[in-house]
Amino acid sequence: MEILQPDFYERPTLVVAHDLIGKSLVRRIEDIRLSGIICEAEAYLGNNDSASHASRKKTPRNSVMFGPGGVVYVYFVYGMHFMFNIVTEPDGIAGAVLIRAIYPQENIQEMIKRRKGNAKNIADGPAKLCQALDITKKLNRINLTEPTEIWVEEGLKIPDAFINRGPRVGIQYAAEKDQQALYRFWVESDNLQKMILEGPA
DNA sequence: TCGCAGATATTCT
DNA sequence: GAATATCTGCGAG
Repeated sequence: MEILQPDFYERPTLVVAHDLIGKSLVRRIEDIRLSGIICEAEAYLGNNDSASHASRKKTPRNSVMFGPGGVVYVYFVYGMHFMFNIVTEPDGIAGAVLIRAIYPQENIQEMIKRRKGNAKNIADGPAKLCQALDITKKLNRINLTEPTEIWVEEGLKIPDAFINRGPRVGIQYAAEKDQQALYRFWVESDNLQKMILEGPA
């Protein structure tokens, strides 16, 4: 499998968010491979995006969003949850894609173990995904383009018709002011399963 | 199905 | 020193 390189990430955030759908997120722990298909992602821009950490100003926490693409940005919220983001755009331009959900593929048992034995909905939320793959702040700022601890591989080819796009408002989370911001991409699990059965296109 | 508690890093005053 | 945050789990209805 081919690991996605910096030229994939150093493009407009919305394009990267769209293209990440169907890719395979791989986490290596010891010598075990945990992987899953990315089925939901959300773009966070630097400007005009009130929901983005980078919309206000550069701080020690969000500075990684201003760096080169293909880097991991992990942060901690609500006193108990980690969020996994991938930095996009070339060095100097802020942008990141929040990975919200994956569809587990390899070593699912290991993920369930890390989710305290909860075998249902293993990684269908941003914080659950981090738990299942043991993503913590120690992965913050590491390079996603080399096969060290975590990376992204070419996965399934998802037809555009199966990729949904919508506003972040009213779908699942808190009210959003930028109503035209269609920054959220996802694929229905039914369609995803169909793609998995058919194999790479 | 819905509403709220939970517990801390980071930022703001 | 105080408020807020890219959410999840659980308990009530």
